[in-house]
Amino acid sequence: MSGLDRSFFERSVHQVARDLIGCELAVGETAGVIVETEAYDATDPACHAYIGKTARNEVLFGPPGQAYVYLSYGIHSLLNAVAEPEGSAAAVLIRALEPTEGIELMRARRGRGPIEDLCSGPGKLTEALGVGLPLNGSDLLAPPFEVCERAADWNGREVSTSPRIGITKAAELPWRYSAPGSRYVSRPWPVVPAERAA
DNA sequence: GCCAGGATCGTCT
DNA sequence: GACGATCCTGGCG
Repeated sequence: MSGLDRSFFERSVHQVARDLIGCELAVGETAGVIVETEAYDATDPACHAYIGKTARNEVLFGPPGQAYVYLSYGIHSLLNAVAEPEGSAAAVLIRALEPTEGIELMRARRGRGPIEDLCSGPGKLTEALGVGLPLNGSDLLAPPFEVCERAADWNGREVSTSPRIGITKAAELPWRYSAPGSRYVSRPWPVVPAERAA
């Protein structure tokens, strides 16, 4: 498994959101495989950049591959990966991970509970990984972060799309991406009409 | 198992 | 002064 490079994040935010599924995200001693993401771009009323550049969202307008971290509901830090070329404000919200390393440390930070719940939500995984506001604007391609490319056994697996979660604006846009069958997503994806039984 | 309500604070109007 | 890209708990069945 090797690390992603800057060009990975320089593409369309939707492509990046889809391709991040199956990649491993490490922060310090902890790591997990990304199983759920959401895409936000500047044409999207739900995106923080929609209203224009402000002190809070300026990282979104910067170069790709950086972490955009902000506080939600005054309690939770949410982690995004900035995508698209500098000047184009877009980001991928990391919504859920399948824990792979540092699980004991995650438990210590998050308390007891089944492993499926350690990182099954955007606020949960930042707590488990130790990501907070001080990391806003830092580089995802440099310590303490590391993002590795999708493992070989993920290639060929489908990525499902569904409506986004927890927002009131443009919630109908199907810009949530998740790994079908994963027990680690924040919520089950909507049942789709039986297309093909694999 | 499901649902309603509360916690808590930076950012913008 | 209002509002979240959320999570947890408690009450009820």
